[in-house]
Amino acid sequence: MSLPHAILTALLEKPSSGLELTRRFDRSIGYFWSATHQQIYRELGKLEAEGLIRALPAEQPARGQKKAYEVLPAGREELARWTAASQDPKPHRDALLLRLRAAAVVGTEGLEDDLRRHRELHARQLETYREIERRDFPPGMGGVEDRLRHLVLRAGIDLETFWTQWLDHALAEFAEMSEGQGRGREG
Amino acid sequence: MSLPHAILTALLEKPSSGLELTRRFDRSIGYFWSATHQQIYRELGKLEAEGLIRALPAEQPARGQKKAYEVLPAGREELARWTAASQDPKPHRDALLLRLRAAAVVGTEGLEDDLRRHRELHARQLETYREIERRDFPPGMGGVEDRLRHLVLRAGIDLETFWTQWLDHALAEFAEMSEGQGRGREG
DNA sequence: TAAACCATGTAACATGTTACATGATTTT
DNA sequence: AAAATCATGTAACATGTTACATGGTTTA
Repeated sequence: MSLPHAILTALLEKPSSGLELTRRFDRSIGYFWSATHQQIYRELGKLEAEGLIRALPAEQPARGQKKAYEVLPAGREELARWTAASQDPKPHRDALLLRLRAAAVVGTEGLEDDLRRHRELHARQLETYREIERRDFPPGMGGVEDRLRHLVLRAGIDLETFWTQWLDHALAEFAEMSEGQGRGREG
Repeated sequence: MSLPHAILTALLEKPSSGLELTRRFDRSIGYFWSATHQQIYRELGKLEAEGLIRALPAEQPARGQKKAYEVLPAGREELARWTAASQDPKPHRDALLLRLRAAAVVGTEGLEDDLRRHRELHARQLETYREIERRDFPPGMGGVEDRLRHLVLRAGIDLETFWTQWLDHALAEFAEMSEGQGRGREG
């Protein structure tokens, strides 16, 4: 039940059309709550029907047909309520860890290449986050809003750092395992 | 498309009934791929229909009606194929980070208590993982299978460590923010 | 004027969640 | 014999994914 609230947050930050929201979900919000354009349009329809947002009267009505939405007071209230409400953390799902566990049963054939690829993807994402940090959060601190957003970004940076390191560790283990293979396990 | 493969892995580790699988998903596998008993029964039905698993002929047929399943060769092959196939990492979803971002817009009212609660839950999960490590992975290393499983457990331990630390950091920031409130931002 | 892209959507399906149903066994 | 628990399920719904549809606008 978080997609509507992700959209409300994005719209409060800046009123947008469906496509603009989609773009922003590909960049910032989507880093921790992804959504496709189909989900976004469906949800915009629901939020409008519920009276939480409304379409802004188009300034150039007939042009690209772009429809921008803004949050109504009821929407802001709903978001504030949701933000403050206690929620249990959902168990994470990670297919890569599942594949390692499966590999313990069916063998590691073909897995190593994909671990290396994932390592590079995480390293690249880490670089992206660091650029955002350099650009949007220079050393001299901003206000409360900026500090909260920086906190979120730090989580992203630290998580990607963790994954690159863990994958390095996993790859080192793989190297050791294939090295020691066939020589018994008491080395 | 990972639940069937999670089930195949669990069944290869040990043939089980639906309820036994549910229990194991609550403990080990579910730490990185959760599932409810409804999902498990539905998926067991599909896997059986596809010929990847089969119900073991009951030893005490009329007793508790427990139905145990085992993996057929086709199922093992499918799991090996899936494990080796290259897959892109799915973007993570984290409602707590979303709430922090929302709080930057609608205010932090009520959030701090839940951060504290999450911190405790993560600390408790970390303790659980460490107990499993002490019990199942004593210093003297085992074979390749054990090292792979230990690698997965280490990811869990390090992730929970990260979250407890990050939440400590977040709570410290919260304390500072409310302290500095109203005194301007050039501290 | 054809191809590419912008912008908004529909439809069908897969997966995940919540609430309830059924009958057997064990405990009180 | 009533209540609790075990074990397997069904039904309805919410959410997420994939493929396609439509019409306008820009670029080649």
